Amino acid sequence: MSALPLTRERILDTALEWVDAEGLEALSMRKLAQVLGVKAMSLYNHVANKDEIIDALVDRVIGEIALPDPALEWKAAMRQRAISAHEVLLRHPWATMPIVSRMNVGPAMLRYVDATLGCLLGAGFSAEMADHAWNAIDSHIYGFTLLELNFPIAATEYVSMAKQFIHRIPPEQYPHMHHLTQRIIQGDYDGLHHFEFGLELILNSLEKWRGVDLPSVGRN
Amino acid sequence: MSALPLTRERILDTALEWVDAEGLEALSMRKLAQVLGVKAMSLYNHVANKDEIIDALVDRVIGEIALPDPALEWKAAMRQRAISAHEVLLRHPWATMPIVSRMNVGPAMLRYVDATLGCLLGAGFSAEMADHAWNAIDSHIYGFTLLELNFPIAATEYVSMAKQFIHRIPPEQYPHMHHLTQRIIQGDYDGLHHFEFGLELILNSLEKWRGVDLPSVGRN
DNA sequence: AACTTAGACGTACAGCGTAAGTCTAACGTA
DNA sequence: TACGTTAGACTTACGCTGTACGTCTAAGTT
Repeated sequence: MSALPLTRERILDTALEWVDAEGLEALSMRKLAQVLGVKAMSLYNHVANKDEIIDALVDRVIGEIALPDPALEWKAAMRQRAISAHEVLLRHPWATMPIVSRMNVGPAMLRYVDATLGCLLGAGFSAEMADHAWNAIDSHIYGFTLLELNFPIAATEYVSMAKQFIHRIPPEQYPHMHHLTQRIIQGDYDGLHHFEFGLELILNSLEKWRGVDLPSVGRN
Repeated sequence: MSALPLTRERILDTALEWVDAEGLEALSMRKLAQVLGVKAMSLYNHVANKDEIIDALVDRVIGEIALPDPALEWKAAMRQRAISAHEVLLRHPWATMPIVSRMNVGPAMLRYVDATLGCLLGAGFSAEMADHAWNAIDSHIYGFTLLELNFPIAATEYVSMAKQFIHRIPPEQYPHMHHLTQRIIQGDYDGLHHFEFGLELILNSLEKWRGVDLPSVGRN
């Protein structure tokens, strides 16, 4: 297929293209080797194993996320960072699952977390509060994105999909879901969720925790 | 192994025990059959395929979540529901991933979503706002739980784990992460996140959306 | 007594990650 | 130029996966 020398870089480039196009579960050492014009075991001269490939791909994706801009007010900076993360995760739909289900300690990930903590500390949050705030925002980023990606419906097909599913939702058994589905069919509601809605709920509530440090922060 | 007749019920019971103990990736048709004292292909007389087993297991887990109590004020009801969901997901650590990465339309799931929407509608949220509120809360439930489960450290081992990892976090490169890790090592901070912290951020901010209906809810 | 059927079983296939060993071509040094 | 080393692609093999397909047995029905 190609006379180029096989390198770790070339393997990762090709793997990223492949998973962006075909999904993570479609990535196998044999197929990846085939795309590179090589046999499976040759890959092991350049990478330790498949897990190392996935770890490296995840860190590349994390590296695409815009770090919070220190010039911005904290809320604007966190909003921008969260929106960037959401966009990146939609661009690489396979990536969110390995991010939340594996230990990721690549350089891009460490840089990303450190910059986020730094932004919150600079805004007057205590170290513990910054940690909690960061965790709350990231829970939203990953949770929202996973629910969004799982919804296997493009916006334009939503109405026809609702028509197809409504007979599985008898109104006497599931009155509220039935009603919501009806509104979608009738065009009164597009049924789309908005990442920034939940994000603003969190950012607005965080405001009052600046400069505060509670002993028992979970049970306020 | 057993003279009991093989039934769908018995297969699902055994599968649930198995994945609770060994994890979802350890579930294979051959192993499951072996535990049941039977050969793999016999399972196919009672279930269509492995995916159907997983779908059924997920719906059982969803069925364990307490529905919002109509007698409670909306915020208390949603808090109780979310906490129950979080507890159930920790009890079945394998379950969150298939919940967020597959289409789940089992009866328990439909009942669960309908009851949640009903609670929010009864509290004065519009249909669209109820949908958005439910989505924001569930994003937190699944996102937080996945991050929590991914953190491969029991609370008691946190300090020793921090000591082990701190040399990978040079202070000149990652000053804030280094500082946070130091605080954990010195016992000034336990490093544990709290589900209810983010939950209260969301619930408190939702309050002001009761009875309101915005045309463009994502960009306020 | 003959027929039907439920359900367990055996075999087989195409795929997976990767351990282990082999072969070839390029390179450094004498 | 000749020899020794080595990087790196190769082949083979093992145990695992889900499941399509066909068979065989025992119980139930007519």
